[in-house]
Amino acid sequence: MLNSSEKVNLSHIVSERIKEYILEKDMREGDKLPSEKQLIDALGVSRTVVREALKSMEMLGIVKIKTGDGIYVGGPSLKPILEQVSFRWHQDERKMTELVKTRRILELGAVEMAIENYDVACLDRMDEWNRRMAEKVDQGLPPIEEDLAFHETLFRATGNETYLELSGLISDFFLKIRTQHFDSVESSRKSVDEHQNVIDAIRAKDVARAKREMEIHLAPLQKFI
Amino acid sequence: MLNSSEKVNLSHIVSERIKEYILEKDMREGDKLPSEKQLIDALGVSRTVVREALKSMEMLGIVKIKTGDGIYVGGPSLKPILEQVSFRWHQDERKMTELVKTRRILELGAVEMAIENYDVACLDRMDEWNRRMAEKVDQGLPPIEEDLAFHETLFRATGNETYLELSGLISDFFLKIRTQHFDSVESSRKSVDEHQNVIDAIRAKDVARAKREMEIHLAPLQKFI
DNA sequence: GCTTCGCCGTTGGTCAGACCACTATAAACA
DNA sequence: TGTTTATAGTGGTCTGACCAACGGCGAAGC
Repeated sequence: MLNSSEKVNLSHIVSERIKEYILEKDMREGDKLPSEKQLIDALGVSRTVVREALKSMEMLGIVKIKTGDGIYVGGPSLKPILEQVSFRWHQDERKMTELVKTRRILELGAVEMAIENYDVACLDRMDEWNRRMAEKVDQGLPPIEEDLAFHETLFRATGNETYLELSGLISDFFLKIRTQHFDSVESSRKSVDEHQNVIDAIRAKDVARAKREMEIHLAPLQKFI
Repeated sequence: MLNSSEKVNLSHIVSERIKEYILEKDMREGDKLPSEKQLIDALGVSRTVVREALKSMEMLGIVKIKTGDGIYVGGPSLKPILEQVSFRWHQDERKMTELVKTRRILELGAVEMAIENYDVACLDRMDEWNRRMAEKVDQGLPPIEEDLAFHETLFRATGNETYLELSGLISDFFLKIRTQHFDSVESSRKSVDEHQNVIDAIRAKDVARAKREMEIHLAPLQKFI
């Protein structure tokens, strides 16, 4: 890896070394890494290099730096990374269309996985969020958080954290957009019913029907774009 | 953004500023950013901070630093990031399972989108990659790059860049695993046939059949875990 | 006139040392 | 025993210096 014929920075080499270290020691989330000083001595490089390597790794979520305390191994979460990258997505109109289509695939996949996993607690929570959503609608308020929470809980019901993170990123993106145009009361009420249909179908473990209901629910979004 | 009541690093603030700058100026890949010196003067922080921010962004692929030249806006590719993060995924048995299941959803979604989009050029390229894959297999070599290229081209055939990136994030990871255990010649040959079946089904615009063929193709992976 | 070569300014890469801010820990205290 | 305080260690930021790579420009050569 650190062979010649490679004109890379020291920072890159150092971050590779630290990653190797994590693997060799089989460290997990929360484990404490050597301090900056120790890394400097062990690797024989300047503090600048070690710090730049660590800062990069921190932004990737690989490590977590705590001031005055030390450096810890971070979780395997995708979120910090995707957040860093998605900041440019709204540049493109086209990107929006793509996001809608991508979301469709993810939501349909989610109902399938949710049925396979069948987490009763999550299904109950989906009921709860839908109930609260109905309340908000009755009060004439836009049920944005509730709607989002419903879908997030669905992704959580898959029991697949990777999938949850991946989907969460896409869904979060829609929240920002929806804050501007609140849907009408009628369409919100319709959404509540559609949510209920999805839940019912999942409870019945009917994959085809659940997908159909979700498809119906998402159809207006497709047209909107 | 840089209000008080937020105990974040200067580096974070600076990298946010630079991202804002990219958005405000509507900069695209390859555009040149201000030099370190200019950023230092404009933001009123030390070189250390600016450099740490830039280094982090470089590792995320947001910018590309060229020694002796300057700083450029990077592409929207998720690849560089994936490499930085996925190095620990295989530690987790569960993460592996999640990845396999997630990939299944994404691949099935891809064939559906590919049929909807129907990009002949991409389909031809899938044929081409599959042909090269067959050649490699005949030579007794592991057709890793070709296999990966085939699937990537499938994702590209969706005409959906977002989906391509999202999927690339997941499926690239499987390459590294496969580099270790090369599949047997028989299983590779089987893969080639399965790929062909997928292509045929897409060309026939038969969504159900294409999904079925893809499901068959991915089945061994599910069991492997 | 055109090309080639080499100088030099700019830019990023690395280093060393200093000082500040924060945290955990342990010693001193009530 | 429980609280407060002192302290040592850690990361955060700054400065100034030197090195290495690149680009541009002018001089030399064709």
